[in-house]
Amino acid sequence: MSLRHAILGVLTARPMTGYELSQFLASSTGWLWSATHSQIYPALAKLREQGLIEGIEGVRGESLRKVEYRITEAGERELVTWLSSWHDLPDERDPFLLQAVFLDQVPPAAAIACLRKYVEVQEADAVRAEQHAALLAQGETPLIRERFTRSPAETHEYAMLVKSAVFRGQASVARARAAWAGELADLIEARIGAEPIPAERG
Amino acid sequence: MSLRHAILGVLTARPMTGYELSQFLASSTGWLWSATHSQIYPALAKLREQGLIEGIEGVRGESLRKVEYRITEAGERELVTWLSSWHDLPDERDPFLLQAVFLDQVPPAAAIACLRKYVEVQEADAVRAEQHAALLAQGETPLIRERFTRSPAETHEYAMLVKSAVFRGQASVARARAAWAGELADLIEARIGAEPIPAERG
DNA sequence: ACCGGCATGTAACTGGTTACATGATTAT
DNA sequence: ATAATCATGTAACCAGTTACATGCCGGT
Repeated sequence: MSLRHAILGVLTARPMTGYELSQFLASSTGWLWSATHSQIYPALAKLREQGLIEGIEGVRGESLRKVEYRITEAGERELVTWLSSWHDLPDERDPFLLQAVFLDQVPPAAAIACLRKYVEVQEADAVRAEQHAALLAQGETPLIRERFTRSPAETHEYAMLVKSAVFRGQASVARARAAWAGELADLIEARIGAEPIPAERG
Repeated sequence: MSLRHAILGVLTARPMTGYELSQFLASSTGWLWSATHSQIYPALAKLREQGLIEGIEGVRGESLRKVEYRITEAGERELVTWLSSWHDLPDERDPFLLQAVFLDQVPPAAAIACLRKYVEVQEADAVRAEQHAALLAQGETPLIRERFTRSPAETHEYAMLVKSAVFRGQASVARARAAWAGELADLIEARIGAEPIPAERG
């Protein structure tokens, strides 16, 4: 279960409420693991039961409460163990690849439109990841700054190096995706010019 | 729900029993969408209810039955509609990227071991995908051969072109993954040579 | 007699999505 | 007043995994 380790990892930067975690893991942030609050609150409860995090009760205004969660020493041990060991990758399921492998069965114009859209999306994702990588390489994302206020200075450069490399990697994967889809779109386009293709499979 | 469209797509090649489909979609085949028989049988029942496939009852031996499923015209229309339109991509969740972004918090030797293993796995996957692409480019996988016995000859070259491009794409994505992870491992290795890194975060 | 492959299903569980539900605080 | 944001939860549902369950057929 990766969500629990994602939470533990984020909480090593600073303590957060469930709400803050859900903001951070909301699929906007250029983050690596998205989750909604409806997943996060039960996950926090479980991590707390297991003693991997502890909750500091606080108040908002007069009566309403909030809880700030902090990773415990047991939690840090669990995280380091998980991070240090190899975990077999789940089977990849990319719905676009599935769609693409049957694109010979639809009108070429529709196939090209899908492929071009995919290129656009992947290129936008690459840009986003590269920008995030650049910020991390400067130590200038909000979270890494907070992390640095709590960690020794001699670890900072290494952290920036590793974290920015991951987002550069994400970007180059997105560029690889854009590249093959673009090439296939070009190929199909070239064929439309050359000769008509039967629109439906036989 | 992509599984249903994966099934429809495979059934355009030839009619199959649930068992044959589950063999084909078992995570071995170098295929794009893996599924187990426990998912496939209920999915087939639903597709049948909706009239997108029809079941031809057959017999095995004396008493035991088997059902061969064939895509219907309604099923083909549904498939072409799905294939022709853009579908927003689900948020990607790559557990290795999540692990990698916190690798600065573990001993460098463990980080390098994980990264090298990842490189190995991704490179093996790239080889598998490239081999499959090569077979498809020759029209020599078992399924595409059967497909060609049922489809007009003038569609064959185009089908090989599209389908092999998809697996080449899968391969180049795997290579991109191997590349960034390998570079990061090299970087960390270089740093170990240069200066000691604190093993634990502060 | 026994084993591997063919063939079909169900059940329990986990992880993730969407919708439902509530209410305080803060800024306009 | 009222809307946006902070804050916390539950419930229903969908997709996927693992385990349970059955039984025939063909080969050794």
